[in-house]
Amino acid sequence: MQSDDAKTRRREIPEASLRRLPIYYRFLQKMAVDGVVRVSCADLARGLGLDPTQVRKDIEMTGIVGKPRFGYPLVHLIGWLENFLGWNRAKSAVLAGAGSLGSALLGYEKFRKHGMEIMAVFDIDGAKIGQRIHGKEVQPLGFLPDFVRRTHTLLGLIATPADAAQSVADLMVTGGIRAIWNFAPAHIRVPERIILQNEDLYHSLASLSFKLERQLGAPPFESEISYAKDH
Amino acid sequence: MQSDDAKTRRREIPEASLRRLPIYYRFLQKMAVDGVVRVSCADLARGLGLDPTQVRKDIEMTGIVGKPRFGYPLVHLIGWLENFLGWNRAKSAVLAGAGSLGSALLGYEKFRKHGMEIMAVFDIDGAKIGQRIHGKEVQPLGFLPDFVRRTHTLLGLIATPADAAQSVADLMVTGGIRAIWNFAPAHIRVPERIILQNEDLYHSLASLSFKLERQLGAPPFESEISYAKDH
DNA sequence: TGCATATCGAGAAACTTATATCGAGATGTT
DNA sequence: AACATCTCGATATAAGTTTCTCGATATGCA
Repeated sequence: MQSDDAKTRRREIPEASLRRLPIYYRFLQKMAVDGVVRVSCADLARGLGLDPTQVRKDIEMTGIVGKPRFGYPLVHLIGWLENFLGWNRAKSAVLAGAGSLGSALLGYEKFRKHGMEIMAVFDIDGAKIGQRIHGKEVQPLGFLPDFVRRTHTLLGLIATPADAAQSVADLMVTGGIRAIWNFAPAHIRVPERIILQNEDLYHSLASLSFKLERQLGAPPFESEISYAKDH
Repeated sequence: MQSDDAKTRRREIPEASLRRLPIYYRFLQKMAVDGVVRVSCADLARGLGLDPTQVRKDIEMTGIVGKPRFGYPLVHLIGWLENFLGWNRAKSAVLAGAGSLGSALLGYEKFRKHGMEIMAVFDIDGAKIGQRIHGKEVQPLGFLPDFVRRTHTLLGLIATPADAAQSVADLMVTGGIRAIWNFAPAHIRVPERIILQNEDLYHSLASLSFKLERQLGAPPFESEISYAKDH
């Protein structure tokens, strides 16, 4: 809002670009393992089958400056992206819901490498409370707000059944959480200031299902087999 | 004319609208349980905390026609959405990867109510093959293409580790799959004709992490990351 | 050294999606 | 029966995103 230079450009990056950065990030890491030391946007585009202009735009959005005819030093670009996304700074999180999805999330070791650490798990089911899942003891859901408050936890993950999601979100907000990552198939409402990210499978399923039916209904596709944006 | 209009409009619905339809759908079902018999776009918007204009636009996109001053008959609208999304027509699916995520997906009873039925599970791990998960016996991954071919399976779910995702996708394509729902944190490439839906947690995590850090305030460091360039 | 070329960076154009506005028609009320 | 009002549907405007184009510059090579 204040100015337009590189410092604040970070704040104006399109959501779509933001979501593509991990794709580049992973590809860069793979290249690093292969011993590559420099990379151009065109290299990325070729390797990933994406549009070169889009790749350049996305990278440019992060504020890093490359050199014409050279590209970017690979390791430096990786570090830049990590820093840009905040993946090199730990953020604590709590998880609500110790069912199969919650357990799977708890087991994701890699989250820690991406700046997120799940500090505690909560559930309302008496049978689950006290159990240990991936080394974390399941605590009563009622303890959540106080835990969040005491430890200044920033992020809350919701992996409960749909009908519990709103009340769990409310608990998190009560405790002073800053962002919610909602895996429950439910539309939840939170105060404006809370960052909310929905991971609703049924949103995707709707899109997928519709497209699939449309394709099936349409004339049974031209038999040319061409790879997307790959030429 | 009406139906022709509606049919063509079906093909032009924005992705964003498509992904919001399940939100309306669920809210409508809740209303139906409460005995409501008619609903207006404004009702939906109010109940969900969304913009009324957007709701109307989305509903309109599906081609249903409402009545001024009345809205839509609730049950009829629910049925219309189900039909529009194809949730009332069963589509068979296969799952690759019987780890924690794969198991969780297998356990989602509700998928069937949304038109998707997972018919078989495949894994490459000898220890898992033969085990039963949620009533399905895990089969060797190599059997996948033939299974897909024999049963004309439309949809493939990938819940493998990242490094296996591309080869599994290739297997599915070989078998003649029409759409892939990819849960592995990997960028996979498929022929143009294949519908691909990525459910990459790290895309979301990037967005969430960035927003969280931005909200927390001061960019940790700005200009000192300008790589000292040797000549 | 000087030229050809790959690559970045920025701005413009095209396209998509979201928001605002307005007219028409159905309903409920007086 | 007439009127006020609510709600849809369509059009217009704005905002956001992607794609295209072009100039500038560093590098590699002759």
